[in-house]
Amino acid sequence: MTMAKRDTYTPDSLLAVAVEVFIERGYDGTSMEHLSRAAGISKSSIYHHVRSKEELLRRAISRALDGLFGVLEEPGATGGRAIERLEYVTRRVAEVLLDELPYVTLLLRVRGNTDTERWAMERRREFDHRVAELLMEAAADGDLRPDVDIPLATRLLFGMINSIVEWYRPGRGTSRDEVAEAVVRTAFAGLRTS
Amino acid sequence: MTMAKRDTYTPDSLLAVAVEVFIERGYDGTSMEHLSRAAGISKSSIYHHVRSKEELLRRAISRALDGLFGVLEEPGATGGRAIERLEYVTRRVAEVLLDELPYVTLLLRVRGNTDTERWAMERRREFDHRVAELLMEAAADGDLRPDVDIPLATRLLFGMINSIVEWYRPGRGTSRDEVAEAVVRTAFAGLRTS
DNA sequence: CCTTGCCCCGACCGATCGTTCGGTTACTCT
DNA sequence: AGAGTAACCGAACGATCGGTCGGGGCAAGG
Repeated sequence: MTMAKRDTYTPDSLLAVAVEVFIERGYDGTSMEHLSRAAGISKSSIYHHVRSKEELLRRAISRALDGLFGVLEEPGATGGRAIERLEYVTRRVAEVLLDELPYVTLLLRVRGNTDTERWAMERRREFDHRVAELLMEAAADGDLRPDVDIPLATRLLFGMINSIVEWYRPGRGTSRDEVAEAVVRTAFAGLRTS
Repeated sequence: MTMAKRDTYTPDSLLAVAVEVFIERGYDGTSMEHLSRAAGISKSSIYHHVRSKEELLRRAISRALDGLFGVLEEPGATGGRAIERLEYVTRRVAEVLLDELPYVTLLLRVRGNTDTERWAMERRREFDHRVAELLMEAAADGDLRPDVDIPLATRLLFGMINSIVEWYRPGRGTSRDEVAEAVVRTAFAGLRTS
C-alpha cells in the first residue's frame, strides 16, 4: 500500500547532485562521467532518470525562475507604494536566491549556447524588466534620489543581489536573514530620498 | 629596413579575437574550431601564434590581473586617509574593469578546472583581501557606519563593481566615467558615516 | 634568379564527448 | 514460486575535442 521509501535516485534527487557539479565545474566543463562519479552510479544509469544532460540544466533553471517570478505574485509585491514594493521584492529576491542558491547560481551563469540557455536568458531579462518598472514607479512618486539613473541603478541593484551566489555558503559567516537585510539596507541607502 | 606592417595576426591581436569568443560561449564551450572560424584562419594556424588554448586564457587573465593590481600601486591608493584610498581604489577598479572589459570579464568567470584557472582564482582572492584591508582600516578610523559588517560589505562592494561586466557595453547607454561615478556614489552612500 | 623564414593550410591523431543498447540484478506483487 | 518492473551496468556508437604534422605560398634579402 504505502510506497516504501527506497534509497534510490529520483529525477529531483539526481538533479540536486548534478547542480552541485555544474556549479563547481561549469555546465560545459561537466561531463556525464563527472556526474556519474559524483552520483555514485554509472553514466548510462543517469539516462534512466533523465532524458539528457540538457534536461538537468532545464529543470534546475526552471526551479530558479519559478522562485523568482513567484516573488512578484506575493501580496507585498502587488500592493502599496512603489518604493515599499521595491524594497519588499529586493528582500524577497535575496531570500529566494539564498534558499534556492544552487539553482539560481546556475541560472545566473547561463551563456546562451543552447535553446534552453537562450530561453533562460530571455525569462531573466523579463524578470529584470519587471523590477526596473518598480524603480520607475518609485522615481515617479519622488521616493528615489533625483540624481539616480534608473537603468543604471537597476543594473547595480541586481549586481549586488546576484553577486551573493559568488560568495555565500550556508552555515558559514553571515546568516540568510542578515545577508538579505544587509543587501536591502546598503542598496536603499544609495537609492532612497531622505 | 623598417619592418613593414603586415595584416597578419600577432599573439595579442589573436588574443583579442579569442577573448570575445570565450566571453560569448564560455571558455569550456569554445572549441578551437570556433576560434578558427572567428579569426578567419584555420585551426592549425592558431598554433603558430600560441602554444595552446589554455595559453590564450592565461594571457587574457594576466592582463586583467595586471590592471587590477596596478591600481593598488598608484599614489592615490597608497597615501592619505583609508576611506579616501578606498574610494580611490573603488573608482579606479571600476575604470580598469571598463577599460579592459573583456579580459576582466574572463577573469571573473573562471571556475577552477585547470591549473591556470586555480592560479587566477588565488590571485583574485589576494586582490579582494587587499581591498578588504582598506575597509578595515577605514572602519578603525571611524569613517564607516558602525553597523556595517566588514566582510559582508566587501563582498557587496565587489559584487556591485564586478557586475558591470554582465551588462556594460561600450558606446551604449551610460559612459565609462558615469558608470564609475555611479558605482562610487551608490556604494559609499551605504558605507560612509555622515 | 634562388634561398630563407614567416604564415598558413588540410589531413590526421588519440582521447573524450553525450548518448544508446542489450542485458543483469533485486525488489514487489500475486 | 513465478511474473513484472524499476534501477542499474559495461560496452560501444558516431561526433567532436585539443593538438600535431608535413608541406605550400609568398614576400624580403641576396
